[in-house]
Amino acid sequence: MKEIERTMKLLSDPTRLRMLMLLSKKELCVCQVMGILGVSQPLVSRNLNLMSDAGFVSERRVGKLVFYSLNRRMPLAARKIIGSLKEVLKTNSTLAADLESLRDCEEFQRKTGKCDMKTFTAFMAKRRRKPASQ
Amino acid sequence: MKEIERTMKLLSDPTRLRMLMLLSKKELCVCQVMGILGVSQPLVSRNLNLMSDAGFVSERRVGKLVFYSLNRRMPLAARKIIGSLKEVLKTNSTLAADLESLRDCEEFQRKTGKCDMKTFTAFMAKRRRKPASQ
DNA sequence: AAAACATATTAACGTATGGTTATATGGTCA
DNA sequence: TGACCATATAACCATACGTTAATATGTTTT
Repeated sequence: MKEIERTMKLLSDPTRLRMLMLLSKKELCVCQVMGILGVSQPLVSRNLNLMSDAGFVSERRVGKLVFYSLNRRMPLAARKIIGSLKEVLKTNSTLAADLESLRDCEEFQRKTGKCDMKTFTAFMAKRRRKPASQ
Repeated sequence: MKEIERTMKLLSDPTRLRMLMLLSKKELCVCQVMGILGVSQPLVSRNLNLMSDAGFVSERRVGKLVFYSLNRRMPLAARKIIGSLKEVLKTNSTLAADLESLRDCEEFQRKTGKCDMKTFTAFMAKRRRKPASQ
């Protein structure tokens, strides 16, 4: 009961939900997530660590970058509930916008070659102010 | 996003989860729920109202009793997530004990004929102190 | 009507939680 | 080595949440 409560609590936060849905598409590093969601670095780091402790995501260090992805050994309960959440959020507009930002992010990295946090977050912030082409 | 957050938050509380699982078995009045779960009346009432506002449960007044049951017009998101929760909690020991108490409750009512809160909660409290025949 | 009972509501309190700012850790490259 | 970059951790604040105790509402019964 305690375990399910923890799971549900972790899945009750929009920031964490958005991260999970992003990671279900693609492995991402902390700076990519903060750029895409437009939130602060400690917030991303802290929430990713919470989800890592719960076994939702797993981490992998590459140089100074730390990449997070959905944990393939995710607890069964979490797997099932996240599964229905994914269904439920299929048409969610916030998440659609996040996926759009994810594409922008990939394009940016293809052009510039690297994941430079400073210029990247600035680029994404600009994209956010001028809501691109939609 | 706001709506899903609300749904998940409501489903993050053990008391509410236990109530939902009980109601998924049988329509119950407030005093039955408090007897079965062994929690206070305002706690039951408040949490049932929260879930009623969210469309999880519906209420029906019969004299001075108010019966709650799963809302057949439950929002789709809630329906799906509660569905997986039900699966996940299938083997949960707390819930198993609650169902046992539910049976005790039904038996008690069959014998005494009515839903008298005072004697009922006393009866269930005793059942709880002396964990019946298991 | 009054009394008894079932439920709802309110206020109050302690605790947990999300978020920010500031700082520390750890890695890379000059 | 030192400067720089990415991530983690700590301290802190405001807000939200669960619970209880006290009280109110509404129903039935006498």
